[in-house]
Amino acid sequence: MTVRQERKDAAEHRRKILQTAEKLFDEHGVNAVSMHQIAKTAGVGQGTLYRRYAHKGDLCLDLIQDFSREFMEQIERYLKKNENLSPQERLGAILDLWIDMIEKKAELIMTVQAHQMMEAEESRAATFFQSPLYSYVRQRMSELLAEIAASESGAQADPTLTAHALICALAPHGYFHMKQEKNYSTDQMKQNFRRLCRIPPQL
Amino acid sequence: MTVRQERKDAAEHRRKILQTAEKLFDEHGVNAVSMHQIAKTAGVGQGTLYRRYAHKGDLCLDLIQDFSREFMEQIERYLKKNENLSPQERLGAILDLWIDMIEKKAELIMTVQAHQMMEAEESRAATFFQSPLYSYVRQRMSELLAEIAASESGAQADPTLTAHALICALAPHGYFHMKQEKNYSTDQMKQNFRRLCRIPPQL
DNA sequence: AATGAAAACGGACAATTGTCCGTTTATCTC
DNA sequence: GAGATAAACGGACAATTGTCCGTTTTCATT
Repeated sequence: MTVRQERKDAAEHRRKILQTAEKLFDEHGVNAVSMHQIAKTAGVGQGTLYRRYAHKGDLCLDLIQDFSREFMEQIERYLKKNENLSPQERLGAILDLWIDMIEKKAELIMTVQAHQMMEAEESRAATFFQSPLYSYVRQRMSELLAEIAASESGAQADPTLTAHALICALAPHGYFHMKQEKNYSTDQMKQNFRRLCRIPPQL
Repeated sequence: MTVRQERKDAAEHRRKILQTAEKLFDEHGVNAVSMHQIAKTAGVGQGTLYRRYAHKGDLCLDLIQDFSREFMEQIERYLKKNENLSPQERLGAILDLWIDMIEKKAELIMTVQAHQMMEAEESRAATFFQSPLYSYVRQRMSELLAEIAASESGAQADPTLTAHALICALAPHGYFHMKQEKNYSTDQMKQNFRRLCRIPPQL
């Protein structure tokens, strides 16, 4: 027996929901927009919206997907093009790109993370730590960290854990807290995180 | 004109609320308990509860206070007692204590942080980054990091930012994610974070 | 084209969060 | 200790979140 195909209207609804959400978030800010409002504006029922997205965080995660794919390609291109640079230099470049990304998508990412924490264990909803974006960047960072470690002596920290820690430290909430408290520019934040990883100052 | 004193019953209510919340959280888990339920069980009105605590995160933050004070004293004692140890060693000890604390109070802290992210800018509610617990530990960590940096050469990262990054990386959600994914024991996590800070293995 | 069943729909409903305002009560003044 | 007053109360109410289920729609089968 063949598997029943996805209904044509489903894809259409999905597109409509994402498009509507993006527009409303843009106009009023993510926090000020309710799920009800999104459903109504998109012209779908409450149930339809919630069946697809367990909550706003879920929706936000999906909204980052496109951008996220682009971002990963950007990194991929950079790494391919600069294979000859030192791993330190390449890691620094990834950090810079990641920081730019965080600044651009802060609101969406914070919403994703906030909901992620609420649910704790339960839930079928996707989480940031399971997103391709997180997996990919952690993977790339840890490869570079491993490469750096190989050229040094002494007991090394688990590169995966180190990469994870970096990503956590760069989560929007903590990132902006420090940026504001110290009144750092974006560039100063980048320099600071480079130093944190013992990367020599940018050329 | 003298400032009007706080009403006696207010303190009583506050105590009752905290006590009730703690009990309910213990019995059913933080997420499963509603603010309404807390108010009702404590025998106070919804308004009374919300006037004191803007949301559950706020309440949770207050619930950590006692524990938090104790924790800070513990660190204070340790540092006083071990002034002669290397800064690396002392930093490692603080990390260990912090990790124990995170494991013990994970649910409350995650609730605090989740709400903190939801509100973003607005809000009068206290946040984790303004809590004495955070300030104190960041301060102590950054002092030790500065001491370590002084004995080394090369461009150093801002110790405050480094301490902040460590605390962020040790936030419950990220901490447990890594712990579970890698199937690390608490002790292995401690060792890993020591290595992350280039602290020689524990004696 | 008619039929049947799985998939999707949507809006009513339940639960939870958060606010508001008329009422109560402790404290101050005399 | 009587009255004034500002703080505190509490429960009704509004808004938001999240669920449920009877109905509709699409697709495969015939």
